[in-house]
Amino acid sequence: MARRTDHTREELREMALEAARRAVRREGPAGLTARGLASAIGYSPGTLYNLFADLDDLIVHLNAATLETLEGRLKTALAQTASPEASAAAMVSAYVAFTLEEKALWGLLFEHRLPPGRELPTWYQQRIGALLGMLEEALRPFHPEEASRALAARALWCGVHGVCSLAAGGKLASVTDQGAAEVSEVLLKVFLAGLEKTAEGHH
Amino acid sequence: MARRTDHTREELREMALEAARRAVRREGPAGLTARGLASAIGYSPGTLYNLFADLDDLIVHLNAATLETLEGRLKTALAQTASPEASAAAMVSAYVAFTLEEKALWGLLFEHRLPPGRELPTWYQQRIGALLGMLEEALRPFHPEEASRALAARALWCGVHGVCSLAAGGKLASVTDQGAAEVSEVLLKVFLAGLEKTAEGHH
DNA sequence: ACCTGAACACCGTTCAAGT
DNA sequence: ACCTGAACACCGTTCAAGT
Repeated sequence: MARRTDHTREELREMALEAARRAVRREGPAGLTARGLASAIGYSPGTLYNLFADLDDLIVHLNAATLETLEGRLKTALAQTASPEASAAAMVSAYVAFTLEEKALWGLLFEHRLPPGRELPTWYQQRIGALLGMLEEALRPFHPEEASRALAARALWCGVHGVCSLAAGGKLASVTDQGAAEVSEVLLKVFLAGLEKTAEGHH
Repeated sequence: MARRTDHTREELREMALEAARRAVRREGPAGLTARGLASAIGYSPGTLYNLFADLDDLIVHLNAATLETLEGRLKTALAQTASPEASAAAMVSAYVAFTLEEKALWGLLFEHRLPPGRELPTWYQQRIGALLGMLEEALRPFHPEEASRALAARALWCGVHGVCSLAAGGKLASVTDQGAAEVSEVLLKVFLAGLEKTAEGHH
């Protein structure tokens, strides 16, 4: 039975994304199925393919929303930080906290692999670039030299990503008995100390 | 037609694992299917379940072999290193090289999530522990203090893991135009500098 | 003892047919 | 214009029946 008046196309897309979010939170990525989503929003499987190209397309849009939430958390964390020196620590700790809170959604965001030959949309990469820009800025007090700061920020972000990746996958416990917050704090502290030492060398 | 004389049970298991390796290398984790594997070794799907409990069990055994290869590479890299100071760099670079060479198998090893409630075998964790022990030893020149060296080694390994995870998933390019070798080198160098600075502080 | 292959309960995706 | 639901081509896994 056609119900085209019940919901606008945009409402339907939101409903599908919310159902997907719930499924991933509850059962992990494997719980996200076209048939399950369709039944969760009260439509037939075919309707999903009217809203999204396919499941991968739906996942990309779900990931966009997750990325937006993550951006918001990081901005809030930065805004509540008084000293510039504490900015990097605040960002890292907000990032790790978000990962632990939303293990499955975070995993979908950063570990979902598109089928070969399919590219991530450009806005996706731009948003990640914006996040990295924030971290780069936060590293300014520790690494004044413009030229190499970008690479340093990116290396640090990759490192924190590794801690989060292991934590989200439940594998951090095979590495250490410390939690993600502690490990990332050590990584950050030692890295920042290293940046300062390098900076001294340039004086 | 039963062919119980053609191959021993152990041979069959090896054949299945080799077919799985080939499938993962060529098509990624999604290419690893019970039906495909069975046909690749010339047996029916049911036979696979005589050799392994299920696909997850097969994957765990495939990962064990991958881990063994990785261990070998790291030991070789260490053996060819003259100075203790260069050991950590040699290990990191061998680790990254292996990841880039075997992106898909590496991804299966470190990013395959077992269904909830299922644990990794203990020998799995012991082997990872051994690798971490090697890295910990390599950090000795940079971080003489026994107590916190273990955590430092683990934090560094998580960091390098992050670079590898992004590189293996094809996502490092959205972060930086540098390759995994360059990023991990920066991460290592800054981290080691940070360790030395911390050590000086303790004198 | 080992192996088969049909069977069961699922998938993602498409598309003619309906409203 | 939108939605359905059957259909197609796949899955993982089990298990009675064969050798």
